Amino acid sequence: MTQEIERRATMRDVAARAGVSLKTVSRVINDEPNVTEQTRERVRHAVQELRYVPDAAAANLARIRRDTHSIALLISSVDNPFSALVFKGVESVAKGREVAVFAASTEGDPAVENRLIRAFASRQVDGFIITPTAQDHRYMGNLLGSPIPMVYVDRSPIGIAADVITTNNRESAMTATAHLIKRGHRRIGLMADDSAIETAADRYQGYTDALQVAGIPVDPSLVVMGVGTAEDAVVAANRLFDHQNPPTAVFAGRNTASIGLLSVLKERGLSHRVGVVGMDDLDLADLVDPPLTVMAQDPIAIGSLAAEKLFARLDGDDAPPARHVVPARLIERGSGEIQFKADTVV
Amino acid sequence: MTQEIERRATMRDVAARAGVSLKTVSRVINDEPNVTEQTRERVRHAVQELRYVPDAAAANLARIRRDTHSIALLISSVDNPFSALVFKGVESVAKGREVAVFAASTEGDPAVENRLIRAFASRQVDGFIITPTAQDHRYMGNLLGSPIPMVYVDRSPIGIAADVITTNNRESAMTATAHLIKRGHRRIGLMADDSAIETAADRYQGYTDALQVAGIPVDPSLVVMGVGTAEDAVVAANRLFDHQNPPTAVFAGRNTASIGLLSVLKERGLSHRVGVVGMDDLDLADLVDPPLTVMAQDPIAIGSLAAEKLFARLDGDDAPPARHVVPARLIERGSGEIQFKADTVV
DNA sequence: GTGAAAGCGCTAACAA
DNA sequence: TTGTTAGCGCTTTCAC
Repeated sequence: MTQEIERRATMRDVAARAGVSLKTVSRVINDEPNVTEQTRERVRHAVQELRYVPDAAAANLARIRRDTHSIALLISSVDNPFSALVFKGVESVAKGREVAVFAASTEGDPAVENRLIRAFASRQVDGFIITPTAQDHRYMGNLLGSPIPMVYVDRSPIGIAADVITTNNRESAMTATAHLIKRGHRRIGLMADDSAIETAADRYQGYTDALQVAGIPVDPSLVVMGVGTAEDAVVAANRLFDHQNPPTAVFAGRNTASIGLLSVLKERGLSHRVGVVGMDDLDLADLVDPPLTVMAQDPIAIGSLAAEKLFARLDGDDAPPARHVVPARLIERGSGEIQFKADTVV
Repeated sequence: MTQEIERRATMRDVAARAGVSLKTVSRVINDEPNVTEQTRERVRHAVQELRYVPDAAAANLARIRRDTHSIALLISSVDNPFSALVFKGVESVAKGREVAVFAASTEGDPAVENRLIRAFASRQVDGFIITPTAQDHRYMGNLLGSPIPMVYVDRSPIGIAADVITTNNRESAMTATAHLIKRGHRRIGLMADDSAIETAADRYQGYTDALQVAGIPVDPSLVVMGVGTAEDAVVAANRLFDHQNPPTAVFAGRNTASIGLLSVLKERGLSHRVGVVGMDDLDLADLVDPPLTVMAQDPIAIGSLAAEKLFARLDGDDAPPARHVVPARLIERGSGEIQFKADTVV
């Protein structure tokens, strides 16, 4: 008496059930020609009965041209709206090609990034879209012996040439800062991420560019770098406004920076007196008081461009690595149009 | 003259390079005993040189106990903050077990849900965490011949018994509505998702429960269902306030509903006159004017509980399917505490 | 402590 | 039109 062990049906089971050979089932599953409609139907029936689901891994192992129809997406954190929209952009392009997107968060930690890349490589993804952490990426070049296509997003990898999709960070920061200068502000604060992160460094550059053009010296005491979370931003903003000669306007160089900054301004009753431009749009930006002026990146476009570039590479595109810039645009809503008044000093 | 074709190194290559057998390499890779430290070192060296990365799929195919250390997460949309935080909760638990989480969006479409489930099953994920779309899920019971562990999140599947992690939707809606009633409101609007979706139906129930307790008849003209996106919510809110006898307060039964509602109220200058409680917290909720009172779910807890339950199942837990409720809590910020005044009528 | 042989579920090349 | 054989990269069993 054979104990029937409960297990998923295999192609062999289907073949037995349908009374045909393994290969015939394979042909039906893969929509290959040279099977009569009649046997095809018999096979399909057996598939139904046994609830057979093909094993993609085994199929891929046997296939000569290996591609798993899956790509990996490494973002900094799933709960960052910017990353979420990049994901959405990638997903929309991938769906059209029936490619699965496997996303995971690095939390900005190079060690996590490393672990994830190996894990995904081991699962034979066809390519990577990566928001790189602040580390040297030279090791990526021949991480796997044979090169695997990678497109970088948001930031450039350090030390290697690769396709990159980013925003015009420096120009955006310059535009934002100049926008505040135009309203008469001369003491303009900056809150941005760690300067080891390219985007933050670029935004710092753009900020100083704008000041320089206007002939305003950079006051280091008005600049707070290393602002990652909204909590960091609260600390940073409090520091700026505890200053004996505080800023009359601030450029918040991250979505989280905007959030922290706005809450501090509100707490201090400064919301309508301090000019604010934030980097990155936010869901409720036009509903806060005053509505938040932002330099809005286009994360969906960034994600979909990255996916398109990656698929092009997978299709054989061997042009030299290129940098694609998706410009941000200024959305004036109010907070950035607050005029400087001499009595703004707190 | 053999043309060296560029390909990823295999375990065989490593074995040859190290001058040992296949099996010895396997032992080293998998940290199995019975290898001298010396040969172990030789193997590790070869791994380095060849940049060998094991093929997880092949390993898994050969292994007797099949588990891929990966789970699938189906959410409605990656760019919904609620879903993003569920993802975060799942990821945090999975990371501790070194399990990869593969997330994808169903966009609320049953056909997409089907396709994704088959795709992931074909990739041999160990289990599923699913935000079910509004369809009959009986087919899931034996979708794969052998059952694969599934935990449902946010909503119950239709027609099958399974583990579910949800919020106390009905009670939450009741609490929210009662909160508004306490402020004197008797004409209270409701905006919620399609009533085919369990959460929306439950919230509708809770809303009517609260009215009934207060002896207020339900006015169908104050209820708009089918509000999915923020755009839907704008239309819905306009409809409510074009009403000849409009509501003096509204319960927005979704994060997107809150967003659309707030923008309409602002546009109409009603922000400080109409009481609002929203379901789901939002990043800037305390910075809008007035700050938004919400029934805040705990999506991170929902996600991590779902992951824990799934892993328990994978570890052999065979208790009957259970429903776990993560209560939402009321956060009073202002918009929900606006008192009814007789002259509120628009 | 180490290795040879078989086989996981499937596709590829070729034979019938 | 259909089937047979070999083998993908790995683990398992069992022999040495």
